[in-house]
Amino acid sequence: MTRPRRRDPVASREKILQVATDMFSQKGYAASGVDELAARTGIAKTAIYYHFGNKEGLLAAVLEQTARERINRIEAVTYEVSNPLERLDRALAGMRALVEERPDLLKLFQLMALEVAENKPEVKAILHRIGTEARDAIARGIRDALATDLPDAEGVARLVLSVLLALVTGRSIGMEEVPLDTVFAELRRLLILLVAVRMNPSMVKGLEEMLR
Amino acid sequence: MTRPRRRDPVASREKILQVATDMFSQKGYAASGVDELAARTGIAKTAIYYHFGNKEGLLAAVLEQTARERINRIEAVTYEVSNPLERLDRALAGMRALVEERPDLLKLFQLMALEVAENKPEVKAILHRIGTEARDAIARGIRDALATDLPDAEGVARLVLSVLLALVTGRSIGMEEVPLDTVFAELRRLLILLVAVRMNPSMVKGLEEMLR
DNA sequence: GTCTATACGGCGATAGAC
DNA sequence: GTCTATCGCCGTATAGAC
Repeated sequence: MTRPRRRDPVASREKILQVATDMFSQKGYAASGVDELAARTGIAKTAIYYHFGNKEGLLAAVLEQTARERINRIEAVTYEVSNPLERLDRALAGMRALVEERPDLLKLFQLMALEVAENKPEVKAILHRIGTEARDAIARGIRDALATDLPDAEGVARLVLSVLLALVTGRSIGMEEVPLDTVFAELRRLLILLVAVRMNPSMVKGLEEMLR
Repeated sequence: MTRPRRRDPVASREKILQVATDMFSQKGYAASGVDELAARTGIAKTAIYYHFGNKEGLLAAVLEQTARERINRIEAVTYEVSNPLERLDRALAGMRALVEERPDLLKLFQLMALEVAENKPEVKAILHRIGTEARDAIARGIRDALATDLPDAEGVARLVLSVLLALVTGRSIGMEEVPLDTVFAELRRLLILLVAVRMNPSMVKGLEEMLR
């Protein structure tokens, strides 16, 4: 242990960010007090203001850091195999890992988008960038997985994101009920369907006939 | 105008609920002060506490009222036609109306689910009930629209809900970009696909072959 | 049923020592 | 870079008059 004063500033910054991520994702922005953050980290409130300027700066740092970290990680695992369906399964496994290991991060982005974005333009800009990057990363993953120029891969990516986010929202009101195995099996089936339709649009017309 | 004191209690209740819905959906629960609510309604703070007990009771009332109102309304418009595809389009139109006319309500439910549910069991229970009712209403709509015993209509309904909610979240961070016409055209296509697959599951196997 | 007045704690943020 | 001390504001909630 070091002496109580004069700590390692890098370690302090990291500790603050980690606990702040916890608090923001669990209670939201407004209900998370800097006082409590200071108490839980053991770091004086003024040190927090020294590092991040104000509470909004702290939130910005939390969002930037966690997003960059996670997007990089998921991209990394997708590109280790070459068979199309296998790559698809890799990408899905990466998303599943995110849902299982860090659902708090998915909740955090969503919660901040709804609670804070509308009233703090700077936070909105950050979330917009993160959202766009996430969608494009998924779209790129889909295109590369299939090694074709799939039209509107972004549309498919948007849908995948929607499912992931709704999964977290559902969980927070106790509606998870469906096992993750099932959810991701359905998501996989859905992806295949959407890709197939985009490669052969006339398919849908035929299906409408079936319903008459 | 009536005299300043002794107002109509029913009108007061409604006014409070309406403005509270506004505030909760715009800033979230914690950042919405009873002080500001009193100022904006012109009703004394103590009158608010008289009607709803405390802030949590106010939130509960807001959620209950708006949910019941809206679910009833959407159900009503779906059952006026008999042709399957036409009914499907009716249901989709109802959802679109909700997104266009009252996106604040979709935002409200989602925001309260993420910000409050985890920490207030009573609110969580209300949201769980609302979520279940909404999903079942959509599932019932799908079953009735097709007049068949579609297996796992609930799964389809969950997906539809996911898309609607993500639409609102996307909008709050400035990612709406895609016109609603397009979104609902895709949602319609998606519904048809999912229904077709559930009526003839072997379809997917064939599609996987296409990707190899 | 609605008002005025008030209790009391926690909030974000800053000054100045070391 | 981190501390102690403090400021001023606004939060929820209650007591008692009318």
